Amino acid sequence: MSEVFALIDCNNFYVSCERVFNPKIESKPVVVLTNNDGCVVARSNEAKALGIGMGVPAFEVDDVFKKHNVEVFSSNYTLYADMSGRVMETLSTFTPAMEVYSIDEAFLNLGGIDGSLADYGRRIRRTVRKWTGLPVSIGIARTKTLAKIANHIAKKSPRYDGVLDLTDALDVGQVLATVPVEKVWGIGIRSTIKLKRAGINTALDLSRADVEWIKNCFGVIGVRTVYELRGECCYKLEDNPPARKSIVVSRMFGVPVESMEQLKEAAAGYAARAGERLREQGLAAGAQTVFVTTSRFIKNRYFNTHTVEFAVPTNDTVELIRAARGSIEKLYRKNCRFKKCGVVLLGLVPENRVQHGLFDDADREKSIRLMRAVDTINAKVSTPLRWAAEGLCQSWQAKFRRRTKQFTTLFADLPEVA
DNA sequence: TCTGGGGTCCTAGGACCC
DNA sequence: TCTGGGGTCCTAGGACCC
Repeated sequence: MSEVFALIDCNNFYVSCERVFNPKIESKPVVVLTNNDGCVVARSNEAKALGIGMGVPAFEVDDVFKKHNVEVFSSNYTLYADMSGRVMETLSTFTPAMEVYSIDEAFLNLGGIDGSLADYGRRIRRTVRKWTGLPVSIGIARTKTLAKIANHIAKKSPRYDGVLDLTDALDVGQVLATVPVEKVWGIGIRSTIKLKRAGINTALDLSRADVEWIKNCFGVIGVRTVYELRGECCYKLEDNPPARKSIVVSRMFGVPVESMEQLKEAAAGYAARAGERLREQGLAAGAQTVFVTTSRFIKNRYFNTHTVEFAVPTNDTVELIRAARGSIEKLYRKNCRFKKCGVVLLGLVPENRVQHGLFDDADREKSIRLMRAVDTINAKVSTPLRWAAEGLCQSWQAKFRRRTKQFTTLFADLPEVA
């Protein structure tokens, strides 16, 4: 029996989260901005209709915001992550086999479902709406790539009412002919240019392309995409997500940073966040890379990285911060206006399988107790403990001028009904 | 003047080994 | 003047995803 995938995708996810707690903006144009209020990262349908593009810098569309009274929000990741958890929990009641693909998307295996798959999809859609307040679209097909396409069409064409099942479509080719090749999952900007140059303009064209030629130009990933469009499954459901291979914490600065001490504070803060994530996931890092950069948009950009390998894989924040500060000393340059830095943890291994070093003189037991104490306290308080190396004033912090409250994760921010 | 953050996989090429 | 061949491992960079 062949597979059946459903792709459930929240519509305009960040915008929809804001609307759940602010019904007044229901039919207005709404956008959510990235960190530092830099770029547009989510748009309501009304905002899309105004021609506001995905990823455009906010300052470029400022007059559109003003002219059309667009509701503009800073990112509120705490809220979005919590709402995402609610959606995923709801979806998990509909199938035992589910893959959380991103903050707002999940693949479900609907292999064993009797009766109409479209009806089942509509039930999922109604339930998510009722339990979380969020609208979703659902695409159903025999491969993930086709489910993505079905989802895309379900979202765009009102006549499907948010659910499209391609498994019983009489002519999938007819559907694929309506889909521009750049909308296919796995086809990005570079591939689109090459494909169009070769006369391949639609998903249907791509599904009929010569596999040898595809292999030469786009490698095995391209070949898999072609087979998936033909209905041959190349990507299984990953319901047991493989262990993480890296952890990155990086941020743009709210204002350019020029002093070494401030750069060290920022790097220390990111190392501390990265350490928290390591311990959350029960991992330890074999190496830490720090990178710094000036603006991408100036000539003579300075970008550089420095890596420290740990003798013994660690998830001790003290050790990560010490290494990060050392890296900044190597990377710092006078008269540079740094716009961003970041910490990357690599060589991740489960913390309970760390190979200890023969000449390791660190008191591992003590550091584990300290980290556990800090994590336990921070799980309970609304103002977490911070490391002195992170600095007190942090004037370089990114700006979130229009952020909403933590409606679902802080008692103090609970919405009030008048 | 303002331009995000966090991931994955694949490939080519170099280092190194026998 | 002649100067192998094949394998593995690692890394950097490209491309893509949300």
